[in-house]
Amino acid sequence: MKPVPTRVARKPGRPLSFDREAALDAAMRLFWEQGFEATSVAELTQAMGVTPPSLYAAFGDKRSLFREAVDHYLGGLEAILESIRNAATAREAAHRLLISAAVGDTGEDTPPGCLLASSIVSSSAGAAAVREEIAAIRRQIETTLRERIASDITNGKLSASTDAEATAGHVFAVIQGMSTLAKDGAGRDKLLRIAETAMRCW
Amino acid sequence: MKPVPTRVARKPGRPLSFDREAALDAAMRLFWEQGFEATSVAELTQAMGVTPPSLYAAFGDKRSLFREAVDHYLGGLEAILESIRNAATAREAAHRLLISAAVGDTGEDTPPGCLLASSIVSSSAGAAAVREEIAAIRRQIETTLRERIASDITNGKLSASTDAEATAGHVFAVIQGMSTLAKDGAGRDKLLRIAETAMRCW
DNA sequence: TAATTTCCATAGTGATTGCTACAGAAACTC
DNA sequence: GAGTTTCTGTAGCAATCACTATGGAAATTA
Repeated sequence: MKPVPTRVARKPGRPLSFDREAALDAAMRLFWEQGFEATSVAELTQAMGVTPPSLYAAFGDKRSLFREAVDHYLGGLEAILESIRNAATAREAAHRLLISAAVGDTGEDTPPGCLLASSIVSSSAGAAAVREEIAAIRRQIETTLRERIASDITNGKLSASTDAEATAGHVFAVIQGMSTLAKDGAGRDKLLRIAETAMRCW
Repeated sequence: MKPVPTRVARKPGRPLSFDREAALDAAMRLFWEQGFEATSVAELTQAMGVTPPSLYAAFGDKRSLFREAVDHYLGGLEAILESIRNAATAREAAHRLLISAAVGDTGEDTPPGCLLASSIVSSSAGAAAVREEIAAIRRQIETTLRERIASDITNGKLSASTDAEATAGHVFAVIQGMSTLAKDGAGRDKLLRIAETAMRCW
C-alpha cells in the first residue's frame, strides 16, 4: 500500500496505508450497486483495498461504514434540505429534485439508481434499525418539500386547492421509482422525460 | 403435522404433512416483507411450518420457491397483461394499475409495499439472475402499458403529442415509488391521493 | 537508539448460510 | 402382511458471515 502524503503536525504512530476518502468512496459505490445487506465485508475490503482489521479500525463496523457512505453520497443532508427551502418556488424545488434524480440515477461512472432510494427498502429483522434510519432520511426530505409546498400555498404561489401531501408524495414516488427503472435498464433521456411528465401535475 | 384431507386417486407413498398452498403463501409473505436475499431458509421453514428437506423436496430450492412465490403474488402475469390490453382505454388501465398498487401496498393483513417492486431491486452478484428475471417482469408490464398507450394514440383516444414511453414510465415510476413509501409508513389514503395526482398528467 | 503509539496482515472466532445424507414413518399396492 | 413409494426429522455438510486476537511493522518522540 503506498503511503499517503504527509500532513503538518503529524501524530505519532504508523500512518494509514490507504486513502480514507477513496476507500469510503469505493464502499459507497458497492452499497449503491448491491444494497446494504447483499454487500459482504469481504467484498467491501476488496473494493476498498484494505484488510478487515483496517476497515473496522477506520470505520467502526459495517453499519457505521454504511451510514458514512450514505452521508458521503448525499453530500450532507442539510444541504439538500436547504436547497428545497431556498428555491424560488416549491415547483422549482420539485423540478430540480426530479432532474437531479434522473441525472444521478444514470451516471456513466456510477451505479444505476439512487443509493438512498434502493440500498435498503426491505430488510431482515436484523437490519431493521438501519432500514428505519434510511427511511427517516427519505421521509425528512419529502416532509421538507411538503412544507415548502404548504408555504407556497399560503403565500399564493400555489393554488389553495393544492394537496401538499399528495403533491410531495407524488414527486417522491417518482424519484423512488426512477431509481428502480434505472436499475432495470432505463436511460437518462427516458428518466428526464418521465420527470417532465411528472411536472405536468403542477 | 396434521394430515391434509385426502383426494381422489391418491398416489402411493406417504402424503405431504403440510398444505403446499398455505406454505407457499407464508413464504410469499416473508419474501414480500423482507426481500429475497434478506430472507433465510431458516426463516422460511419456520414460517412455512416445514423442515428444510420438505421445503427442498416440494419447491426445489430457495430461488425456485421465490419464483413460485412471485407468481402466486401476481396471480398469473398473463392476467395482468390481458387486463391492460382489454381495458376500455389506456388511461383507464393506468388508473386501475395505480389504484391497485395503492390498495395492494397497504393491506391490513399483508406486508406493506409490493413484492414485485421491492423484493429484489439491487442484489449481490450471486442473485443477479433472479434480479434480472424480476426486472424483466416489471419491464414487461410497463411495455404492455406503453403499447396500449401507443395504440390509443393511433386510434385517436389520446393526443398525437403524447409521449408513450414517458407516460408509461411515469406510471411505473409512481407504482414502484408508492411501494417504498408504503414500506416507509405511508397509508392507503395518501397513496390513493398520490395515484390521483399522477393521473392529472393525462 | 529505545520507548511509545498507531497501523497492518495473518489466522482465526462463533454463528449462520443454503442445502443434503440417511434412517425411519406413513401411506398404497399386491 | 410384505414390498414399494413417498415424505419426515435429525444431524449434519462446506462455505460464508461479521468481526477480532495477536505479533510484527512503521512511524514519532525523548
